[in-house]
Amino acid sequence: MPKKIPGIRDIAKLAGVSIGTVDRVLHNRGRVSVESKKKILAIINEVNYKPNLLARSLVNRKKITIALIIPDYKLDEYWKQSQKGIEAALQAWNSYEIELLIFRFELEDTQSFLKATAKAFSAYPAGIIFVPIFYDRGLSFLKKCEEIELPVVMFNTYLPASQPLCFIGTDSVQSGVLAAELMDMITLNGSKMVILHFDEDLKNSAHMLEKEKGFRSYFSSSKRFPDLLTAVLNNTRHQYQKQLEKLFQENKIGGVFVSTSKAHRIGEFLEQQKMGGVKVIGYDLIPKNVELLKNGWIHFLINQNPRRQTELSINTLCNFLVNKTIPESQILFPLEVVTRVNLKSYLESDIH
Amino acid sequence: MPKKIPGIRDIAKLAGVSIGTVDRVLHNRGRVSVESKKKILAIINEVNYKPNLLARSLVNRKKITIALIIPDYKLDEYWKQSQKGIEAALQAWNSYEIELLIFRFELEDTQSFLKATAKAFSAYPAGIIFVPIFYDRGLSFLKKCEEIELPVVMFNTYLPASQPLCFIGTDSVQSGVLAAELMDMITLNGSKMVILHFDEDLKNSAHMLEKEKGFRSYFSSSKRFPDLLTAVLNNTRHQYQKQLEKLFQENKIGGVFVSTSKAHRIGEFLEQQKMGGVKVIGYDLIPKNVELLKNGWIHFLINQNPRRQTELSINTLCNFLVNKTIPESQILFPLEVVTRVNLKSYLESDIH
DNA sequence: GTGAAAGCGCTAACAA
DNA sequence: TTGTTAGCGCTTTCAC
Repeated sequence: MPKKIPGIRDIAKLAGVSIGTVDRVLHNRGRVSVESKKKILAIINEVNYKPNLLARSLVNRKKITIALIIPDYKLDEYWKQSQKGIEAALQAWNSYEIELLIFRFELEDTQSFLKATAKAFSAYPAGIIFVPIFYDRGLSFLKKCEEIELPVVMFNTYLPASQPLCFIGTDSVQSGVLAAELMDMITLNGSKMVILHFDEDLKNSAHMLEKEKGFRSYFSSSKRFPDLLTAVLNNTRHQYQKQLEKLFQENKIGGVFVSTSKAHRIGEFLEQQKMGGVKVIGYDLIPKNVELLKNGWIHFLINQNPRRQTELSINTLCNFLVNKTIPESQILFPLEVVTRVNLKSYLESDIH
Repeated sequence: MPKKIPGIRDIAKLAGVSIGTVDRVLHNRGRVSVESKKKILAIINEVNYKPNLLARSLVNRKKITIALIIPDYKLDEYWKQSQKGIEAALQAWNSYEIELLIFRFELEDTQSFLKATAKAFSAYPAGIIFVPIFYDRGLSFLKKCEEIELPVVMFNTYLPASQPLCFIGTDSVQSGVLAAELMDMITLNGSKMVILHFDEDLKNSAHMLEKEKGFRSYFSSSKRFPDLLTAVLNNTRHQYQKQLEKLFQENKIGGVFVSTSKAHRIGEFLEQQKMGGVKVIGYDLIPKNVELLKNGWIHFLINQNPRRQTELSINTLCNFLVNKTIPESQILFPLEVVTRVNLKSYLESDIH
């Protein structure tokens, strides 16, 4: 059955009106008699008309400017990965006139975040994508966007009690549960475990506390009740090294869960001290972690996939602005478990 | 700098020729003087001209028919999942006139495969996507396609020594290595392990032997040398149950690796026999496996993601036919590790 | 060897 | 309230 796909002029003909009228009801910009409208809608429904998005985009060729507000990647391997996601997304939309403005801020500098948002604002973008590292500032920025009805895609970090167009990221609590489950599987009964945060990050976001919460909650509902310590490490190498030495001297620790992408600091420490037998679970495929995973000083990495998160954030906003596709309010990524063996398949894959 | 994206008429103007001539060199369909061609190419290069794919697709509105040859999903949960991938891909291409013909064959019936390929052929598709479950038949079918220069995307099962447009799937050997690594992590030293194949599947494909190979290779290069048994189970419930009873009576087995999506058969058996403590690793998120993973009778599932494989296969072929995008010759999926805890994130995610 | 012109499906401005 | 028309960037036909 080579049934021709109905176009706007087909329904115009069927309804006995002109394409202009059909177009008016499609975009309900009024000035159509009630009966015409009814008839046209009926026919649209009947023949299951779907507008041709190609043609639509071709004629709507106004430039769309969007702003992306993310941490500076220069010194941060995690955010460096998002760069590839940006490129992939731009590639996908390169037949559309999308102008992507990127505003970067320093991960530990609230002022620079404020500056970035201000700059983004003054560029009058049609939509904004941002990473709300700083709780308060993020929330008030979101509010400001809402006021002028600017669509916002938020990613990576969840901001409770906010209502952006869409949140894209992982479930931090659940990722902590996962870490605990894995730890449970690979450590011996009776091992002490420690949850490690790094100071610099801790003050910035609720992320890490949620991960800890998840980690603890796993064991509170399991048959096993290991000793669970929490330690907050200082950011400077000299200091956290000392802290670690003390920690490991005073406790017989079988497993370490690092709440950020800095598991490599622990892996390095263990390697230096030649302390085999301690299981390490952390986050993200940044080069140093990858190296230690390969060498067996880190055992599992949970991949938060900043590349795909960034890519999907841009795609989602573009789809909304260009095709009026309304996204799910939350898009959660699967919690990816990376080991020494499947590491390569993750590093080489462009799919995930 | 609001630099206008150059279009075909811009380069025509710059080169002092008409757009017709520019188009002729773009698609080098000759009848252009050497100097015109040189000049135009130079300008294209200089201004970095990229054709607008929207406009191109809009004018090239001929219907494209593609054939998809896959196992029947009615009785097979694994293949049932591919259905969603088909829908997602069709959705993505719904502004293009893509006609997707689906030919299904029975998983254990070579004849039905032959019938499906014959039917697909006689529909004169512009491209073919197929799953080469049957080694010989698959290979000769591929050859036939090559002869008439029909582009072929092959997925799920790898066919050595073949050269399709693209293969999409996972690395079976490596997935076996991964299973072994996980097994190594969660079983005690001294445990015997068994690699289980199911008869019905074994004769069809090289898959399972590759998985076994990978599994064994892990231990042959590790510090641990556990007893590794291999067993081929019969397909009927009554028979494999007996085989399992015997197997577990005669051996103290600590871990079971099932080379297909039928780990649930082992999980059920263990549950019935109340044999806790045996670790089970298998493939795929089919409902029965999911249930047993939740209940702790299966410990890891490696997700081969038939939904995404199907979706990506269709997208890849369409992109080739519509936009002439030449894909990588192999697109390998990451090896996804699914546990009780991250299961939900996989089941609910539309991303992977 | 080249250019002019029609038209892909749709939007929007304008005329009636 | 409705119809007509130009044109988005490109391909293709046809006449020169």
